[in-house]
Amino acid sequence: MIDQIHHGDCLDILSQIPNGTVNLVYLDPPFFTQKKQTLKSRKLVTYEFDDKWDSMADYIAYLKLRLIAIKEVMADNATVFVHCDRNASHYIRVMLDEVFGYDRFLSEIIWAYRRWSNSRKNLLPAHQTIYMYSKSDRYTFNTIYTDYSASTNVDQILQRRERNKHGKTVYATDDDNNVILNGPKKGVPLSDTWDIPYLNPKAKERTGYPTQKPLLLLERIIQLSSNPDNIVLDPFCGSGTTCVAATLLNRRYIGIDTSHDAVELSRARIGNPIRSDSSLLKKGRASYENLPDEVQSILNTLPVKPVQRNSGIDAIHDRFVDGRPIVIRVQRDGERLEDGANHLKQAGEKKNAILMILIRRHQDVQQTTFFNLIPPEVTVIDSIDGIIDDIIESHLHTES
Amino acid sequence: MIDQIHHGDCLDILSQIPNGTVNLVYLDPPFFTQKKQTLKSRKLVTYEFDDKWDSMADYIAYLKLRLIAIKEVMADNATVFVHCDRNASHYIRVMLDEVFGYDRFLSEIIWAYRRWSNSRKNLLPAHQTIYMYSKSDRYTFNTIYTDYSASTNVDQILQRRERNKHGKTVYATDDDNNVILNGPKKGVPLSDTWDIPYLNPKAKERTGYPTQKPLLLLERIIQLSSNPDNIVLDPFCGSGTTCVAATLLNRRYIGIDTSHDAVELSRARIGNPIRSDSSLLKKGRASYENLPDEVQSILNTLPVKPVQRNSGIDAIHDRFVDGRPIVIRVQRDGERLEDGANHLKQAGEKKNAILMILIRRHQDVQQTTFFNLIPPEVTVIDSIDGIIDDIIESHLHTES
DNA sequence: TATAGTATTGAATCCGAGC
DNA sequence: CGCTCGGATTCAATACTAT
Repeated sequence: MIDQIHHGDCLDILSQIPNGTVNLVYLDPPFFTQKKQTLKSRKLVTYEFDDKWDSMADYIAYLKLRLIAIKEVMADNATVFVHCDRNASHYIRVMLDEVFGYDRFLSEIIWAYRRWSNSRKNLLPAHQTIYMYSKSDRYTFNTIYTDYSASTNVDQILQRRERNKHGKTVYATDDDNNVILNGPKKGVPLSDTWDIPYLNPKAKERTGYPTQKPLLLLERIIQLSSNPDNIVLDPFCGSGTTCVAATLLNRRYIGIDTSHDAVELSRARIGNPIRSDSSLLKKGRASYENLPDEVQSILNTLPVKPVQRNSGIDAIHDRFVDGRPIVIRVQRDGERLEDGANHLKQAGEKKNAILMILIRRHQDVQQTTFFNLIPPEVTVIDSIDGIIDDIIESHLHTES
Repeated sequence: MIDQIHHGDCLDILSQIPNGTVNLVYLDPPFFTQKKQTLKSRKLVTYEFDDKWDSMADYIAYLKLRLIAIKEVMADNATVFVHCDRNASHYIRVMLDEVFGYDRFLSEIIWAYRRWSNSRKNLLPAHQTIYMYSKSDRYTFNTIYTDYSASTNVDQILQRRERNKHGKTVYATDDDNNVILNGPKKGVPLSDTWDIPYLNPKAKERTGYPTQKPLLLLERIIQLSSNPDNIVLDPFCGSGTTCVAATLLNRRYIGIDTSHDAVELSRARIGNPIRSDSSLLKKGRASYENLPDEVQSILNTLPVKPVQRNSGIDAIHDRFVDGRPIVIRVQRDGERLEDGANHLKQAGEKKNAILMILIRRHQDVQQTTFFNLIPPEVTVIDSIDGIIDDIIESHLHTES
């Protein structure tokens, strides 16, 4: 059974797993989109709550049957993570209360991400929910410490890595098989709100399977609630992310899926696990935020769109002239005015800007700026801070 | 009824509100902490599921009765926001489905915040949930736009895109292969996951209202789902944050609370026109909270100390001349320059200011300002925003 | 009025150019 | 050759349009 992907309904496969042997269960059940559609269309016709309940009840009954079976195979120290979205999360959790008990609820994990879309009639859905329940109060829990802000430095979240005798990269453990955490500072204990980027459409990690989850999400779950050589079960394994993560973290896995294609895909992935070389994950979100505080605070006073990924332009003004943009740059600490102006000019011309505005924050230390060094395309204006300083200075001079 | 805080059970007060007149409801019902604790201790001894259900059912029945009454007073375009935490959110949402209908669900808003706590054998709870339901599908919704992600590149904001013959999305070009610009964009629609700082725990202790919510949270909700002069109802208004936010945003309010102290506190907070009840606010950065956002953001760029409780002066500059202060005021929306200048002059003279600086944010609508109306003691300088607008205008004129 | 097809869009990647 | 910078691309969730 172990370290295999099984094809079939998990209800059948689960009965072949010895009771009390699984240490961690993660499940990402199907959402029954068609059913919900019919539910919706039926609702639009009848608008009767009981009708909806009937349909939702079917879905919940299907899940409940499988969760009861899952509970059987769970060890005494085991934890279960149920992944759902806003459509049915509340009914799922009521059912989980029934199966595991209200007091066995541990956490409502929010997986928050940013996503593309153009929703206009509603708030953009940008999170999914993972319910965490235990079988008993003797569950495994490894506290993970994070840096102050979420997803800034994933290396600190992850454990230390080393090479084993076969040359494979594995997570380091001490003699007692306890994980070794990375770094001397423990940091802040992980909260129940996880800012993990959505698997990007361009990511190599993508397999083409629709509901594929990021490896980091599963790695975090597995680290949190299992130890090396523990058995991790995913009864709806889909593209196999859970099993890949378990392998990478030296856990053993049992994967199950009803789709033959999913089983094939999972098997292939475990043989050749590809981890996306995501610079966002590697360097953290903060590394993309290039604008210094003093620049950002000036931009905050203006009707502009800040630009982080351009070294010459800090922002684009909300007003356009003849369809052409007005680009803005704020002088940096220690930056000579002419250097800032040339940066801005180069970048602004590429974007076909109609106006390029440089906000001067300070006088050059050596007073080397001559205005003939400033390109004529660039308009220089003073920051309020600078103007006030000038007023104070001129006041001092008139007084003396 | 309107613009008042009422004392009593909302079930009674609601019956006095005419049906279909309320445009927005926010409620932050009590969590029955004692009940839950007895529930929990009882559970620890008996661990009986039915016991818990009975108790939870009482709580839900209490809420359901009130939500049915709330639905009655809601206008056709109204929206309701129900604030809850992980303890009962699922049961509350099931009940909301029953009262408003599964299809009237709009969003599950996650309010995420960071806070300190000692790590137990658990993830640190750091979010609360707000369910958003409408009465009909003709609900009011004003999209709020936010900044683009730091990882977004400029070209996407600037360039027009289209689909080529293969259905791929590509950047549009004209016949000469030059890129076509897109014109101004609005930004990213607000998502359902809100990262808003929690109130200072010390402030909680002082007020004795542990559930006090940040103003920003309520302001966002009110902006999102109501228009000026609409009626905002909070049936469990506590310290009155909802009513304060409604007042600040020119909405009308109805507040209800069973606690006499809460009603008194709410009335006091609303009676104070600006957010200056220092006993309710943390010190330091929060002192900016008395000031409108547009004033606050400008002061943030300057080396100044913000001033509270002074209608003429917004801040005092860090530099002093001959031991005398330099006082600063930022022109308000819709405020005539001469009015602002006179305010500043009066207040500044009392403080023996050596310089009084008024930052002009906009031209007077009727161009009635003559500079001889500005007191000579006051120095007027333009905000960067205004200077840029002038540059754009003069550019337009030289072109034509 | 229900359904199918089309347009729009932002996040974060991949990848090429330049140093 | 390895790095950084920035331009191009993918794709799912929406709204919108046509049938």
